[in-house]
Amino acid sequence: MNGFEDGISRWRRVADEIRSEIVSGTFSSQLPTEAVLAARFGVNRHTVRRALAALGAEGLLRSERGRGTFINPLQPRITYPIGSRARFSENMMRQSLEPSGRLIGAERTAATPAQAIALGLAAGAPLLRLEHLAVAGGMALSRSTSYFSAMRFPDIIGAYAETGSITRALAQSGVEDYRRLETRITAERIATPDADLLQCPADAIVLVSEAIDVDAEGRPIQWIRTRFLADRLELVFSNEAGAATRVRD
Amino acid sequence: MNGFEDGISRWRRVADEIRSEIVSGTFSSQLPTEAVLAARFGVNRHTVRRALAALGAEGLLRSERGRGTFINPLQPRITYPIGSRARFSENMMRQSLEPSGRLIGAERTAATPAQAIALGLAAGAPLLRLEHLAVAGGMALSRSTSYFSAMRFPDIIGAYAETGSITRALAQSGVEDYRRLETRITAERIATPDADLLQCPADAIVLVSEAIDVDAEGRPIQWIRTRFLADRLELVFSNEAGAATRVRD
DNA sequence: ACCTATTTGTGCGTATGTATT
DNA sequence: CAATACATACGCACAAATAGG
Repeated sequence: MNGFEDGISRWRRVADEIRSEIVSGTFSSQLPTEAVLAARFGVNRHTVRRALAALGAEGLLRSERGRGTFINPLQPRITYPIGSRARFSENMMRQSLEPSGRLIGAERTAATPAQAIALGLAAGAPLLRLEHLAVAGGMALSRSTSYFSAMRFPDIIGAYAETGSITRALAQSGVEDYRRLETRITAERIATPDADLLQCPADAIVLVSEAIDVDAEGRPIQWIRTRFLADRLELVFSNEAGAATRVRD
Repeated sequence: MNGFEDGISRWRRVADEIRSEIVSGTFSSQLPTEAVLAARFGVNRHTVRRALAALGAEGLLRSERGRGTFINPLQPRITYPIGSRARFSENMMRQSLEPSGRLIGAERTAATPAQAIALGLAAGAPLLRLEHLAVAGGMALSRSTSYFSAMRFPDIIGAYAETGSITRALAQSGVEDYRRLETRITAERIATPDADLLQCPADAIVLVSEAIDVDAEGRPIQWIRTRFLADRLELVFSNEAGAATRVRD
């Protein structure tokens, strides 16, 4: 019996709650007994067992008969700096992760009024839309959709497909340097097609970043919307070089 | 019957999908008919109706017998700047929203090793933990947990309860100015107690911001973990004053 | 005024999944 | 493991409102 009527089963909510407590470090290395957890969440022990089974399948923990349930060592989130000069490849290599970008698709479109304003173009101007996937350390991290002026960057699709990097593709188009003007961040549930590409659960959560890059003269180059898998990385905005303190209870 | 084994009901997934298409502007002002949606998602019309009912309860749309289902005008997300000098009250007032902070609870604790490093204190140093709620324009926006040194800020709890503002509470403790050193952003499903306080659905998504504030001399003042309701605001990091372009198709 | 096609709203029966005892 | 109660999902049918001819 669910009772709450929000379409999420009880064992799934218990599993989500336990996972959140695990990643926030509430438990040591061993979980409380199933009976204790059942009492704490106000559910039957069967329901707790179902939740623990789901978390076990995720690789988060393992149960040992007669001993208890133990938390597996969890890999920390990748740190992804957002700032005026953030570069995907550099960021990943600094964390010893092999970066690569893969072109999913591309299309020629016309600028909507909002896109035209963002990119400093006339409404209806020809754009190139790139759908791409970012992978680091063998793990898919994000799905991006970016728009370029088709007039200024006619060869950007091929250049990206070849190099697997926006920075290098822009360099081939004569843009030696660029910086991020603005980043807007929100979060939502992942879209189904993205879940397939990112090889993640259908109910995963993504950090959505909408940003505008400009060249050295301040002219807009690309408008990009990236969906980062929230459980694989965290975005870091730092106001001082070298500041990288980490709190974990 | 669900078929999948992720503990999330079919109508809930359909509702999430439709909501995501609504906010991304896929539909005009009217949704496709229930029969069309049912075919598109491969579910029964009853299941679509259940999803639409949930979205209707959220205020996202309304159905009219014999005419169809129409999208309600959706209120835009509040803009929340993150930068070295961001202030909650100032940000909200700039958007004509009446800001206020409410103290939920407070407790005296001892610094964990990680907290001690972040706040520049000795491990086990006495801390004050404040649990607070931020409201703007009559709507709950975020839940925060912040830690202060109990030695340096013995009266911070009362000062916050009285003023409803961290900035003013710090001013009463002799901190005239402070800035944000670092902000780490990720996202997750809301925790159950927070959902009650923020008056939002149990399956809402929160942007989690972990940040450190320092005084004019660079000494750490507070470590704060804020959970923002992702569907009510977006975090904006801007590298140029006055840059506030917005793209929406 | 009438008919018809479309679309939402409602009812019932059945099968399966969920949660408790 | 079994029995029970409830929620979920489906399929079919029909009622009620709307819009157009």
